[in-house]
Amino acid sequence: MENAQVPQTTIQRLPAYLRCLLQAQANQMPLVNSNSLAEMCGTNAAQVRKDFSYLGELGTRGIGYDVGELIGHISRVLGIVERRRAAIVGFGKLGGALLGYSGFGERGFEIVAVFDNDRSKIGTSADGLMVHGMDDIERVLRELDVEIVILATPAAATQGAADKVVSGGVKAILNLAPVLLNVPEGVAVRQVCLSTDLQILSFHLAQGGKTDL
Amino acid sequence: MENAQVPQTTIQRLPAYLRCLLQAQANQMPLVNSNSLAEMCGTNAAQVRKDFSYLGELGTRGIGYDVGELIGHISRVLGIVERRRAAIVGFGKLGGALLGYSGFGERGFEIVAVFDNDRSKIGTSADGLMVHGMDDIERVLRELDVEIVILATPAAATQGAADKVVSGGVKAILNLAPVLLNVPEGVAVRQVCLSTDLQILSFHLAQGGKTDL
DNA sequence: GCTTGTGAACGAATTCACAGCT
DNA sequence: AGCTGTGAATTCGTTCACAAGC
Repeated sequence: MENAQVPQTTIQRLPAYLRCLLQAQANQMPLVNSNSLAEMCGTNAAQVRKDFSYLGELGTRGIGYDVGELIGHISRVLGIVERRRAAIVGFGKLGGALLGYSGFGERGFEIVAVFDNDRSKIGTSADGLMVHGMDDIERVLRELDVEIVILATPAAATQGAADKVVSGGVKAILNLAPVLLNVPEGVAVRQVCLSTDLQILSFHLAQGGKTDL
Repeated sequence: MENAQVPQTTIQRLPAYLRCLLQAQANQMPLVNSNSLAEMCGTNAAQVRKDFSYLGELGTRGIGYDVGELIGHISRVLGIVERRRAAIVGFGKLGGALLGYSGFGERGFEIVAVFDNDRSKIGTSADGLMVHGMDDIERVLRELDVEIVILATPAAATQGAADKVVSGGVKAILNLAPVLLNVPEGVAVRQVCLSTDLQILSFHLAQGGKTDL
């Protein structure tokens, strides 16, 4: 049960399990079994059981899984029992849209700062947060104890922003710009690129739907 | 070279290759080899060669790959030689931000319509497009020959919107709402959920960076 | 010489099938 | 009886290492 050996793919499914379990809880279901959970998440029962087995023995044979317990356990594994502090860098349309999005708050994250280098935006406030400039970003990130940064900057500015964010002590970056980031060992980056996803969808159209996604 | 057997993982890397190749082209590089391309994309040379081998014999031994040819070939495989017609459903902050994003146009997609069911938005125009209501969405999707839809709707409205989109003949959906979509066989869905990515990053923080992402 | 293309070896993830517990 | 947990089998993907060709 050394969780250094939880497979990557399992980790990537944990958020979906969590979402389904919260939904089950909202529906007053005290228990789920691997079958029903699999159906809710779009997987299969064997996958569910195998995934959970990497985290420990979480269920009861003959019965199933206790929804509340399982939520607690997964939240602990994901490290979101206490809210994680996040910041948005790049307060353009996209950054602004993300700041207004309530989903982060419901899923374990609190946006505690926003940064941009546009003089006309710095100092203005949005959703209760003041927009900071990029000059003192390292200091502000440290002062506010920011753990995760969402980069919503223009492509050309992104690597530079990432460098500052890293030197501000941040160890996890969600990059929304279509650029490969160069970061030191020990900093985790996840890349989200909608154009990439559209291109993958286009491939499936080109195949006439003959392949699964 | 039956491309029904191009591995999923290879397909998912093609957009990144394409991006790097376009960059190489912009830098006046007529040729690349598997090493340099791997470096640009953050993979390794063996992976690059294997991936391309699924698409045919695209390179020249002793020389490398012709950048222009390779761009053409990958674009063809991805089905983006001619622009694909896309629409955005849900014209909230996120939908609005996406409409204003120029990256889609540069990567093979044209946003040809926007939909929302908010009375106060319908009929207004944004970025040269009029916002349509949801009532006649099937008809409009067909008239404009929309191939791909981006769902940027509130969670609760998403499945309903997806159903209409599907009955409008659309076979590819990019879903930005945190809900598992139920769609008929033959419709491709890709799910993007930033909260999910943040949770995965949180896991890595919880592990103290001991795991790769 | 250099670089691709690819079978073969390896490793990772999914699925199977059943033993073990309630 | 019902459902989990897990080794074993299978499938899928990556990496290796070298032969083929420029």
